[in-house]
Amino acid sequence: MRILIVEDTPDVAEAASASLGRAGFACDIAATLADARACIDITGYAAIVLDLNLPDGSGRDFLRERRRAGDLIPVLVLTAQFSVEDRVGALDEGADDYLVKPFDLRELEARLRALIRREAGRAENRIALAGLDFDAGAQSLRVNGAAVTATRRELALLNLLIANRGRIMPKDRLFDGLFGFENADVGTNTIELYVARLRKKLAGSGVSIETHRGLGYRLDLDG
Amino acid sequence: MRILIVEDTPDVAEAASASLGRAGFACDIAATLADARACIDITGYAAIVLDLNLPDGSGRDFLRERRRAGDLIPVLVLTAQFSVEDRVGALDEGADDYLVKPFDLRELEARLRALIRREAGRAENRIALAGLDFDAGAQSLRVNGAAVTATRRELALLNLLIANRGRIMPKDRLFDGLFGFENADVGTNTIELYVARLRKKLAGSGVSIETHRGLGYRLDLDG
DNA sequence: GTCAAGCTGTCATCAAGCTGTCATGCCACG
DNA sequence: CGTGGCATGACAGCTTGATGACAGCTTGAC
Repeated sequence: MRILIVEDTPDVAEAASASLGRAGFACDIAATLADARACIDITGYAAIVLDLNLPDGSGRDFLRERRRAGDLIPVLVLTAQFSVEDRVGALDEGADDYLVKPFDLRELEARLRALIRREAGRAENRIALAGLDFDAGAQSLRVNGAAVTATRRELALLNLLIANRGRIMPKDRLFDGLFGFENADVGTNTIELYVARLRKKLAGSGVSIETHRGLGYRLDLDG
Repeated sequence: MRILIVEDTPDVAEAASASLGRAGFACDIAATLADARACIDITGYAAIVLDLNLPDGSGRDFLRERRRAGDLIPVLVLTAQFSVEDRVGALDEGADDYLVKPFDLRELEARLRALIRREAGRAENRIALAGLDFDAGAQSLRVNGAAVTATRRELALLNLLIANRGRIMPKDRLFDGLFGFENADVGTNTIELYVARLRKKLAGSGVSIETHRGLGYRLDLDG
């Protein structure tokens, strides 16, 4: 799950990025609308966290622009405390949710998760597939009833694969989801490595990660 | 367990804060509705103690506002002795309990605990897990039948972990529950410290605090 | 008011285990 | 049967957590 944070205050952006990172999201930070556009052109995001006051324009314009272009990516807007006008306006222009600054990082995380969930058409954070039971909120994983420990990266990968289960995920998509730009120099072999590690932990669960040579990986039920 | 006290009389607010603090709650004080809103936006609370007469408006309006916004956080209202109208009105508007001023600090503590308990869906203050027997009301802890003394912070941490047992609790979440704003500059290493201290006291009880590197801590039965 | 006891949080140091690289071997597909 | 993509074990670096020691402060007793 890759998130774009459009926010020009470094402290806020980095705090959010760190918090969301810990929650298994890969975050990119854009300090201007121009940066944001560049990021969006380069890669896809599961959601955007958008501050309204930016050095090169209003986030509301950006939002309107994206919606006019037919982009339905979930957008969570950050507004100042007393600008009711901005809040309402942003919602009118297609924002999916807003958060008043200063905000609680956990709430940001929870709301983002809710947005992404809604977007994916799912009702729950918890998913059971055959012998696999994964709860994104508690970051807990069970295989055939037994708790299995997994690391942050493994959970992030599993999250991605589950969210797109049945579909073949290109390796670079997985890579984008696991690492933001700041880790862009990581070798692509890493994905293969984590797939291997995940497979070991999912062994016997009834779901497996299939390799599709030259195309990517797909998580699905066995058989 | 973090509590927000909305009260404009410093003496009362500080007495309550000190008393609840001794009971293991982390308290923040807001003297106005504006402050209260700001606090709520910044962090999450297990409950709110709300005075009705505030310099910038009525606590009842605030309460109505929160409920309209879909906020279900438990609210305990403080009312003057003879304003039956306020009392009933506040309950109608979604208050969960009220206390008539002047009130006994111990009663405040007990009622808050009851509210939080109800919210968590538990019927009892006392929880037994394997060889561990924890009573949040009496702040008493027994391990394999033997009384074990624990400090305020240790009990607060244990309380949080037990309330979320089986789930991985991120360190910053634990931090938020243990410290209010006035202690915001405490090093995060403190959580590790108290986890270590708690572990010593829980040794051999059948429950343990697992470390999940990069994710957080989880309290669960051994095995 | 004084004093002792013990709780608190900081620091420094050490240990653990996650992470990503590399090398090597395997397999599918042409 | 060759080649490129993938699998996987081993490893070193480094982030993260564990823990003992200590100083400051709170608390409660007298």
